[in-house]
Amino acid sequence: VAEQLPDDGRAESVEEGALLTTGEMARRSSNTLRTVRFYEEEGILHPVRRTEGGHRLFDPRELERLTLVTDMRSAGLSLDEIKHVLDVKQRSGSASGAAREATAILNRRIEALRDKLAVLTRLQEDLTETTNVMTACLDCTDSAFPHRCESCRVMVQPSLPRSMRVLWSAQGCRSGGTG
Amino acid sequence: VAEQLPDDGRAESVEEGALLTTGEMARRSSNTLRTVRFYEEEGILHPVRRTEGGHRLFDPRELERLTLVTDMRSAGLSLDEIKHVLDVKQRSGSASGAAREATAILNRRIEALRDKLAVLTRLQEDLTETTNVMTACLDCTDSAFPHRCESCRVMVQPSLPRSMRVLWSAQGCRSGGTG
DNA sequence: TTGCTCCTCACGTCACGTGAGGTGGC
DNA sequence: TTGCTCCTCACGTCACGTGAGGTGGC
Repeated sequence: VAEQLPDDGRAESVEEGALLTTGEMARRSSNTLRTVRFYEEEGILHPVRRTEGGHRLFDPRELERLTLVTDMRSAGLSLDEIKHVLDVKQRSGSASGAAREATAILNRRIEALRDKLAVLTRLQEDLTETTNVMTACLDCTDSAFPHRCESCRVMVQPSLPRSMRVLWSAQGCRSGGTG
Repeated sequence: VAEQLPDDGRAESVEEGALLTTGEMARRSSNTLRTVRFYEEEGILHPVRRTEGGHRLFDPRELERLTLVTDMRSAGLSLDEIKHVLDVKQRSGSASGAAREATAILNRRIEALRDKLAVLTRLQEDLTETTNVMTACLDCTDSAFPHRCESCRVMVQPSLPRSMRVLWSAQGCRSGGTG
């Protein structure tokens, strides 16, 4: 098990109390302490300062940055790609240039996201359809199981979902023997 | 660059020609040769046989298995989780038991997929909204750029998308100096 | 003072990537 | 025979995970 995070609970004072610890950053973004530290090492996050004891303190706006990074990671972007996106404004000399480049990058990312969403939606539908079809197997006592399911009326249907074909075919129960 | 894959093109004969090479498996599933080999080492894919020269030959049904694995990986499942799913039928003693366990596992996966789809959809919308808002910056020549964008009327709007706030704030252009 | 939180190394892991160097097969 | 495809090591990489051992701070 990883280092534990406590649960939340206490108001903050106005000036310094508004700063977030590594643990608060981690908890509020559903990341681990290690990930927050790693992102700092990588130059993605920047604490405003450290306490005397070396504890990082972050501006609340870094939390918003962290949640964006987290979602982009979940969408499959590498940290280098994310750094590139986060650095557009810095790199560009003019507002219009920065806006143009940012828009171009984001549009490519939106396209990739659209494709990924399509794949995952199809997978979700495929798995759901398999659970539906599989209800017909819940009371099965046929001795065809597990080796001859493929000739069963349930499996002979046209347009069986892919995950049903893969999970329930004879390949779904390899002999594993040595011969 | 990785090992190159040629493009497709030639019909197969009936018996042996119906078998797929590693390259065909890779190309038709948008994976690399290395990934197909790796999945075989991991026991996820099984060639029907090897040629005398050691070339793997796969049953076309292994391609369907591979595409399912590929989509599940894209959905964020680990190879161990995928092996677990693929092995349900094998593990279970009865058809009803296998169907029950498979349904339970798939339902958990469908739930996780639903959550992931929600996150990615929100991200897509957020990025899209940022490209919309950013059109207002395409002709900007204001000297507020890049350090005081936050007081610009474009940035002062309520309900600015998160990615706009993160990319266009003053944090979006760190000094990076040594002092 | 006790506990819980945070710290820094530093090695481990997962899922492949990336050559090097060699052979297969139409 | 030429080229393109596939092969096996084997080390590298990315994004962290996982302790070990120690300190901070209310």
